[in-house]
Amino acid sequence: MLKKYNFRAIESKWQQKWEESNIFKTHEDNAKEKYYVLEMFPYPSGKIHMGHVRNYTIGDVVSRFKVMNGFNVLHPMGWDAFGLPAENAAIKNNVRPDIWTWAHIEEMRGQLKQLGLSYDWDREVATCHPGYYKWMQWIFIQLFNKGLAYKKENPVNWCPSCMTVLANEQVVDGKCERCGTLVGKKELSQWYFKITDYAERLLANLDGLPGWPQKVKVMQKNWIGKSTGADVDFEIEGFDDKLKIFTTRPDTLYGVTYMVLSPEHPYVKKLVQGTPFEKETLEYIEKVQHMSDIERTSTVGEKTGVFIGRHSTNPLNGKKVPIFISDYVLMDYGTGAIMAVPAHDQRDFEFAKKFGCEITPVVDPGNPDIDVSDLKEAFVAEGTMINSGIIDGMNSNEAIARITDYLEEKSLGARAVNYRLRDWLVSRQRYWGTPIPMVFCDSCGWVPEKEENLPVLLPADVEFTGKGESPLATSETFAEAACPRCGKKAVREMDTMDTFLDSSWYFLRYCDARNEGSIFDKAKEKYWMNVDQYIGGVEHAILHLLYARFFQMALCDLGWTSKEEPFENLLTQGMVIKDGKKMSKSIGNVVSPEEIIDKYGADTARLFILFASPPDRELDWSEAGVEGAFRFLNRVYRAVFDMAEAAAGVTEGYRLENESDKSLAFVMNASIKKVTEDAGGRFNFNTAISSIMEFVNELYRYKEKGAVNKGLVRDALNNLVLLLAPMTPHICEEMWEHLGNTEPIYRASWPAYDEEAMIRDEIEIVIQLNGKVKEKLNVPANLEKAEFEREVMENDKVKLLLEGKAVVKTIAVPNKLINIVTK
RNA sequence: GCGGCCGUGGCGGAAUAGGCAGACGCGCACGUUUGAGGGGCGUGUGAGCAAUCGUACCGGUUCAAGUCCGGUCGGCCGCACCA
Repeated sequence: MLKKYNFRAIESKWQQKWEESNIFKTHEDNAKEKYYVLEMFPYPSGKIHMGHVRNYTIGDVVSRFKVMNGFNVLHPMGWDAFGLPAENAAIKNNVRPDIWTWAHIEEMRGQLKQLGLSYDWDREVATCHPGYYKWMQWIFIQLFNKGLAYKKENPVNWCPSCMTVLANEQVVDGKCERCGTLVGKKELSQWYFKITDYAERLLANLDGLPGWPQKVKVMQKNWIGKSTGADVDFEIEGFDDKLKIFTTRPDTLYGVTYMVLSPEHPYVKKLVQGTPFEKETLEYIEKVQHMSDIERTSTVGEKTGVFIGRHSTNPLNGKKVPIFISDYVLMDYGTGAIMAVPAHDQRDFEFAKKFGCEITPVVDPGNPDIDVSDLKEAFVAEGTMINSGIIDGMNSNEAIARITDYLEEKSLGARAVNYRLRDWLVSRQRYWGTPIPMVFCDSCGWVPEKEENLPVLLPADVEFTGKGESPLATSETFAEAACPRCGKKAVREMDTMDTFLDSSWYFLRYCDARNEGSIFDKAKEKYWMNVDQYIGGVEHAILHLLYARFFQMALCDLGWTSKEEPFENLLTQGMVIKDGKKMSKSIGNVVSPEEIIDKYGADTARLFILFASPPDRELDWSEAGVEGAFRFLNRVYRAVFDMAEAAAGVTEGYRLENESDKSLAFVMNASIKKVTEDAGGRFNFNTAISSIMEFVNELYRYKEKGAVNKGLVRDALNNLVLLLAPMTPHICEEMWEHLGNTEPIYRASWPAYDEEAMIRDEIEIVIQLNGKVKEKLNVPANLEKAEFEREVMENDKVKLLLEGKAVVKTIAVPNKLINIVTK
């Protein structure tokens, strides 16, 4: 060990040693308790950014900490390698997507290794590798066979720039999530997964995930969007079929003054055919169809629609009400039709005001400030039923059940539940993704490819024009197939899978990443799963985590996974920002990890990231803070270098000889305790580090006093290095070696703390007078409450404080404070 | 609009179960070491001359409130015509 901290030499030395000894390799070991720590795998863009550094540093500390605590840790890494950028590069620069991607993976793997991350690289997966996507295709087929994958003609979200279909989730503010282009609609035949079949379980299981942030659970809950209510059948005058609507407010049924169908509702065209209303209705439908979602939603508050010349009958009171169509009623939610109660629904209220519909109040707010006969806005809260026949006078919440019972009795309706969650559109008109392993046969329809023929490989003979159809269609050979069922000539599916599918099960594949005969060995899955700690950005709170939960659940139903939910604990790390803003090229405030590592080393970068902020909060990048972290590592290094000699060769134990010894032993043990709790439990590495800093400060004080209890110094130095090891592994390996240890610190045991050393003879306590701090006092530690109180009350300082005052009562908290209430 | 999170020194942040507000670090100031610079080591650092006052603001509960309750203001995030 050199006198000066040479991070470059140290970091490359130890990275090389780790690599040579393959120290991070893991295998199943039933004798040990397992721990699976997983960080969200990156898209191989080619360069890591600070978000990656933070994510993977946190995961690495957890992993190393668990290893030192005796766990058999699985800590893998891989690549979410399919996706658009590779294909765009192919179009723009004429590079093959596979070559582009593999080169980027190579580059990024090197950068991750420079950070000293403890991954078992033998388990590395890349979703674009045939050995991986073979099993992706296998899963697709399992889901298809179970009836969870189906093809449907539908108007879909279409990004004219990416030339592909997008899932609802990938349309943000009516724009393409990736390129920001306005998304339009297109009629296409697409593959869907029936995630709606799992809506209830995906929702119900959230309660069983105490290790997830409340925020994420709420976001998922809202996304699934469960609504309970009733379906009600309305008759349409002069039309045979009944009109079914869904409502969450059956109590307001007497207040219905008109009906609204979605413009896409299948009844609409039949209802206006040959009537004077046909022309205007069709024109409206036409107009709505050509609107993108952004245009449709930007008109919030200003309702549009047309009366279609028909009337419907209220099943409860026989009242005839007009039927409209309007784009505020969505075809893909509920039944695509609603009963309108303008008095008690704000959207209906706005529509009624604009179109001059009747507004009949049926719920009395019981508030003199609200005039129900002249509402200024819809009254949506609970109240007392009025104008409502059999439920008059009843509380509106109670009336919901009463009316629903009545509807069911009379066969006019039934209880119903609806979810906002839609089925998942999984096909993409793209090349760089997993080919959908389906074959279309004129006689047999859609048939899955035979398992022994998997993987269906991506063809190499394709053209990237960036226009129109899927590039797979330009391959001469790809489309040709024999029907897996009847053997006749058939055609392959040309679309590929949404890349969200690839990332919905990678955590399972890590359990047995090189298995060629099966998706994974069930015993291995059983040993490693669940993921004990999942760490990643909150931007994946909804989509990725919901899809992954769905996959896990479906595979569980198929008998493949041992548990329904994959992630036991979830940590959503905060963003790395600079000067209060998100790092971005356009603002020009991006800090590159490469530069920081080059200037200060990986250990400093890791330490600063861990120290600057707790992991789930935003982290404001500060160059001065990085320098502080670097300075601290130098200080530690110096302390170890300067004091190691004094402690060298000492094997026997030691006794605490004086106050300096006691003080150092106290701080050392308190620090071990603090770091153990903070790093192991709540992942607050910032406070763990601050306590190590206090430990180091105490060590310098000890040195300054010239104290040399060799055994104590030896323990202090070793413990200091052990405590820091998960966070700054390179420098710690170096110091550990210098202290005469022969085994790598990676495999060393986490230090235990000695409660005895933390017992103090005297403790400083606080004297409060009426809750205000007045005096501090040293008293013997660990007194019984009565004794403690007597000790304090008999003290001269306290007596002086209380002179001339009448004590009403005293509250004594031993070892902490005493509060004296006086008059 | 609905839902969630959060407001603490000049700055990042601490206070984990209601019990000394401001740990630790940054910055700043001073001392010391050094030929100088840098670096190291050390001391001080919420406001106020003080009594005291201080955790966005107003009120409440309590012996005791940054922490619990009600309200106001401000910020961030998610969803958003979901019947």
